[in-house]
Amino acid sequence: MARRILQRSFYERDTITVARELLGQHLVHGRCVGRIVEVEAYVREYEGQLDRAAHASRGLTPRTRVLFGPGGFAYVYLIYGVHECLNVTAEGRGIPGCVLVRALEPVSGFDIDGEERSCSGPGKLTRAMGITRAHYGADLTRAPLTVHEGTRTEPITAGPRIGISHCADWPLRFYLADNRFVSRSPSKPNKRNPQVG
DNA sequence: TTCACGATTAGCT
DNA sequence: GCTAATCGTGAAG
Repeated sequence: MARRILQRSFYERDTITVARELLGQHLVHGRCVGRIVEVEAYVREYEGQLDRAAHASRGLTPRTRVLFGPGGFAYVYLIYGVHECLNVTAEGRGIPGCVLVRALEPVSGFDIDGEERSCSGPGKLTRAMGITRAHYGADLTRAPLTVHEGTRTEPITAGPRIGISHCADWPLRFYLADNRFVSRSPSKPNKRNPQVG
């Protein structure tokens, strides 16, 4: 386990590029290692439209401060008063792109007590890896929370982001389609994610 | 200060 | 398919 840590230059690129290229890389915290198999991109704008689903779309606030800084830092927030979600900042200072890590394929360090899909969901993987809001603003090029070079041979599938009401049809969710650790099967149409076309 | 609501999950019908 | 749980955030008063 001497894989190279992804450096600042990896993160300080277009958010969608960073999102796609995070697939297959290894998220490391302490002894826990998980292979990233599902992410979502949250951008400033997409095809000329503001991304109103992104927390940063309301501007710089105490919570979103880290999004406006350099790429390669952790943005962790509490959702529904219950779960913590991990994002990786992208782009450079002043451009608030980030990538939500939605699912991991466990590699090592997890107590697999019959719960092999314990990292299949954004709230589940933070709990399994011990990532909390205490990691808000953590530099991902330094221990204890880092992303290491991994491998990917599978093709990338794009689809609508999950659980949002704005910009619900934008294809900014990226995942490895046949990987059983992805949080959900390809989305079927529903109230929040209506069929388009 | 108050208040509506959310990038989810587990558990139930 | 539906909903409770649970609380920080940000906008409004």
